[in-house]
Amino acid sequence: MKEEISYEEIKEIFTEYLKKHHHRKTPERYAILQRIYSYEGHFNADILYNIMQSDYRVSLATVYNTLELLQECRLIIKHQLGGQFAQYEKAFGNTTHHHLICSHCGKVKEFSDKQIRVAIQSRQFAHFQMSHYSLYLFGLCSKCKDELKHAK
Amino acid sequence: MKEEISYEEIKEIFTEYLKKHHHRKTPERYAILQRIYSYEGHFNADILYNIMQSDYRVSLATVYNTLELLQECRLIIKHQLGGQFAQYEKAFGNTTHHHLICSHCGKVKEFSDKQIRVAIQSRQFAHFQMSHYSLYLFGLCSKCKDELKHAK
DNA sequence: TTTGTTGCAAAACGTTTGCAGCCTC
DNA sequence: GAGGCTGCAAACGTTTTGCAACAAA
Repeated sequence: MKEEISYEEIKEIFTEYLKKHHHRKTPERYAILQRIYSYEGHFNADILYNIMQSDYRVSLATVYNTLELLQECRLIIKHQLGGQFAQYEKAFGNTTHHHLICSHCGKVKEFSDKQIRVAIQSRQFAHFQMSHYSLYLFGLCSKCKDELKHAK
Repeated sequence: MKEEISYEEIKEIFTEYLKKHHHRKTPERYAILQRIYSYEGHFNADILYNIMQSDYRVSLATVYNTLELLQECRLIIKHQLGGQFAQYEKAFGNTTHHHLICSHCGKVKEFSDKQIRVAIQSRQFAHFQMSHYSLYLFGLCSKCKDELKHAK
């Protein structure tokens, strides 16, 4: 169900953003974007840094710097789910989805719900211009629920 | 529209929780709960610690410890909105509400929406037992929108 | 040539932890 | 009396920052 978007298109969006904001188009920035583009699922700065290490030399500071830029141009979404590292995920070619977070083991799953999506997206505000949103549902996954039940 | 809940009732809930989990009912814990109860709006560990300093001596470590307990028994909700400090808010006597966050100035506002609330709360999952949820809408508040417009 | 960006390392910062003494239970 | 809890300070771990060298514009 996800639209196929090529790396070239993503790169174009990033280039436009950099140009508009008078930032430089450095090879490091594109290298990082490319690794994110080909990574599946949530990641954090450290995971990304380690992936890079194997075939492209960048500093952690540059990774953070680039994540910041990508977030500003809405190519990635940042989640702060309480773990130590901030989590990121691609924001292109993904269908809108929401997050189930187990309060016990911390595992994150995704789900989609048209009714919820429509309810949120159709909401208008007089003094607020929405750009995107995050919905987190907290609770117990079935595994932890069983564990806690047996522990009693 | 918010139901009036007295401190005595809150205290009772906390006491039950502590008893059930074999935690001790220390004066520090109740002192912290009481300050949270009488504080309006979002707060963080540091704000709370400073409020305490004026009339009750507790360490920051105890503040964090107690916030953790209060979160476990669902008397407060923790938000990690990307600022440096984690934010908390009371979870009792509050109508369910959602958050508008300005991506530019970081200001947080609350709003309620029945349609959204119902859509989320009526959702059932086969392998997940929901306990609570957080919805964050990101965008620009009217003030920042104007500022950015004029800056062009 | 100008100046934004990089890598490196050190610093910053909120939060957690270790420990001795205290106080619920 | 036993052991969970407190205060204190030091440690932790992620993120940010300062700075000199570099390279995009």
